[in-house]
Amino acid sequence: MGRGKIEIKRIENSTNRQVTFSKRRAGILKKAREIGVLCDAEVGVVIFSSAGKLSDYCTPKTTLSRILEKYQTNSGKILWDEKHKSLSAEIDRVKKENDSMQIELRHMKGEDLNSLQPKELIAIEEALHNGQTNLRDKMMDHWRMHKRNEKMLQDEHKMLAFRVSSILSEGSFTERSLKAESSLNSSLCFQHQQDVELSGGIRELELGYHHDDREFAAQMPFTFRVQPSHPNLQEDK
Amino acid sequence: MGRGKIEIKRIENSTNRQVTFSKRRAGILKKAREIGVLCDAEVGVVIFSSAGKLSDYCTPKTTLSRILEKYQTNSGKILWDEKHKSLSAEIDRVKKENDSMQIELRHMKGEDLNSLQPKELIAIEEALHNGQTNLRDKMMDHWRMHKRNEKMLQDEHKMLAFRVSSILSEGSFTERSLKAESSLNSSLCFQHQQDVELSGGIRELELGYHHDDREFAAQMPFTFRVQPSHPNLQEDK
DNA sequence: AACTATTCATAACA
DNA sequence: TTGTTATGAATAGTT
Repeated sequence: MGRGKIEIKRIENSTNRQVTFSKRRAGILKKAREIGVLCDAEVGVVIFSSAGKLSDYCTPKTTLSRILEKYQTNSGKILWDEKHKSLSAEIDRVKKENDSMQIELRHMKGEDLNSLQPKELIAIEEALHNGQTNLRDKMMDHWRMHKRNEKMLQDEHKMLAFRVSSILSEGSFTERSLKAESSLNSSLCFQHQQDVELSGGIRELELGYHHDDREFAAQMPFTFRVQPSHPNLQEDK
Repeated sequence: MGRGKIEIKRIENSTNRQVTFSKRRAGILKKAREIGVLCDAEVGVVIFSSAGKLSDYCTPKTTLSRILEKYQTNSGKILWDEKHKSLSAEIDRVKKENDSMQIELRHMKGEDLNSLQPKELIAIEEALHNGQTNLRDKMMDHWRMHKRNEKMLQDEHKMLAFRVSSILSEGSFTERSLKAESSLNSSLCFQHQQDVELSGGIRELELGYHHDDREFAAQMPFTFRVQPSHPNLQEDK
């Protein structure tokens, strides 16, 4: 494409080489730009002249860094130094760990079980079972603490009721405080309730506990609901 | 430079774009090769098609790594630190994902529950419960298949026993085949067993099943062991 | 840098 | 896809 055909070999005349370099470099960069636009491609070009002068081009929508990163993941060829290698290795390691955890988690949720052998299913079942056992213990702690709180509040109520009635029985009361007395007696004197353990869930709603505990009681979990007639859970007690 | 002039803008026809890409890519790579030889230059080219396919070229006397290193020192633009940053960010991201999965997994196993609120405990309990439900379904599938296999084998035995005794009763038998008959009768004629379903787990050990099934039967999982008296499991049937 | 005479790359077509 | 070809582009040698 010129006044004559040329052989593709090093141009010995230095001036000539320099001129040809400039012209052809412009040609390549233009072509790179064009293929990027026409074909929606990502292109990165780096050229050093024999004199060491740098020229480069990169598709506008990206950066050389990103192209090279993509290059690395796509080709498997490694362009970077040791530090990068170790970082990449770290990523691989963590991702692998991630994957296996994801799988385990899925299995614990009863997903993706099709490929598993009976032996593996049994192992998962045991894990779930252990999880439930531990969870139940923890819930029991909560429940006991809740019960204790309830008991304490109840005792406090009793004590208050006692002190109020003591004060009232000293004689100096008005009609208004008389009403208060009867009201207190009906709501606070429940020493006779021997089914406290069983009806706790209902009564504490009436008492108006602090937020967390009331929520807990309202959403009575499976564990306690099935507890009494659950043979498998009882046997590890 | 073809049958007609074209505007430099994205080629909308995808087939056309692909063809043009291939041709122009070849052109650029050729030009890159040529300028390298003619002008003694160092060239690196990386091209990704819109489909993500990678092409690259690098002057033979060097490597992309070296070109890029030279690029950095020469241009002042930094490719690697940016790379470091993105790698580090990736590691952080994956590790964070990892941590949360780890926590979830621990919770599913009933560990590290101390900091949780009742509401959260209940959520975990439900997850465990769902996991068990799904797992149980899957185990049921296995179990049913196992049962079916057993049934088939049993039927086959019956049929064989019948055919053998038919042959024997035709009269022409030696002392050796007589022995065979009695042996077959004692081990194969169990039509009277009405508790097949219940004693299956034991009997198939005697029959010497193929490996997987026997293993499954020997390690009878919790699920089936507790099934009959497990109120919570029965209620979603 | 410009300017051609050529060769080359490639858009459209098969 | 692959090949062919008419045409516009790139560029070697020249000014």
